[in-house]
Amino acid sequence: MKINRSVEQGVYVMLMLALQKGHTPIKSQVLSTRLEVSDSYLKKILRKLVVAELVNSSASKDGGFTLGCDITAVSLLDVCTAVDATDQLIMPELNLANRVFPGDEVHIAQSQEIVNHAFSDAQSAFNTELAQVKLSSLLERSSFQHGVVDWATLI
Amino acid sequence: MKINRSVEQGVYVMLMLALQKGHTPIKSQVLSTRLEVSDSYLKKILRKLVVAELVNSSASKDGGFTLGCDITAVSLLDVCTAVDATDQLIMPELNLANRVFPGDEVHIAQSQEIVNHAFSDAQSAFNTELAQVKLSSLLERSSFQHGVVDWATLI
DNA sequence: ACATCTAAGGACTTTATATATCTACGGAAT
DNA sequence: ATTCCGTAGATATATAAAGTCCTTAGATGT
Repeated sequence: MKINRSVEQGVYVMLMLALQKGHTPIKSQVLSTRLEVSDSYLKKILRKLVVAELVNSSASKDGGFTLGCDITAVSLLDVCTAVDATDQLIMPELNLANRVFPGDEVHIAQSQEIVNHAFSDAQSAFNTELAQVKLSSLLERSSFQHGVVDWATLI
Repeated sequence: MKINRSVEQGVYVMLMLALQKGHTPIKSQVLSTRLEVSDSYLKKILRKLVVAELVNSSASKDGGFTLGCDITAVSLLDVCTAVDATDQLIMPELNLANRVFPGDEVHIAQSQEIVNHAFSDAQSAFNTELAQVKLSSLLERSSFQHGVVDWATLI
């Protein structure tokens, strides 16, 4: 079990957008330079955040990305789900049961069902925990309410 | 988040050992042909189960693998932990915080701490669920108490 | 003590996935 | 019309999973 690195990138992008003074658009390049990650790769992550409606984008001169949600309502789970498509499909297809219970269709189905159900429950429990942590808990209220940083001009 | 394929192999190997008549040793080749997986690879998985003391091994003629534990006490979590080393290390090293809170050591540490803690809690919740499903729930008691199948001679 | 069968282990190859890059395209603002 | 910037697909690289092969070592029966 492993968490995608892009989850971290997604989280801190969201924080930067939340901190942006006046919540004005930030260009992808400003984000990527500051986070010291590849711009073209970060753009793909940004795109996923846009599709998930966590972020807005504007393609024009003076365009860029802005926050598309209430930072106090968005959780780590929301970012994970948006950024990591593999977030849900946990288990590889089970196909060994029919080798261990040959011909016994009932047992085959039952054992696979139990295993799948167990992992599905485990995943739910995992998600429930992540859903409880809002992104705003990583910041101070005063900082993100109207934004305090202009990333583009910050040295 | 993704589950290793070898977890499934580990689980069904355990079931085969539990079902083995008289709990006599089964050779790796018998296991691998029945499960239709590569023998040399299955041996590596078996080795991990041996190290975790879920399985015993004997290297000799008429040797092989036997159950090394009480199947009613062993859970899916035990198999996962034994077979998948990445079971624990969930998060890649966080290092973006110091780009978003430049110079603010307190915030850097705090935000990383919150994220790490969240994922750690999530992992625990995940494991708790898996620990509740014992391997014996995949079988009928009468089947594994003394074993009902001789895999080596089964057609 | 020896022959024999089997697990153990290391080095290696192959395959898949994550991560990152490049280039061309198209929309929006001025 | 021009310019900036996001979008998208093809491509390259890095890293991890999955599988193979060969050698070594351990237990058993004779």
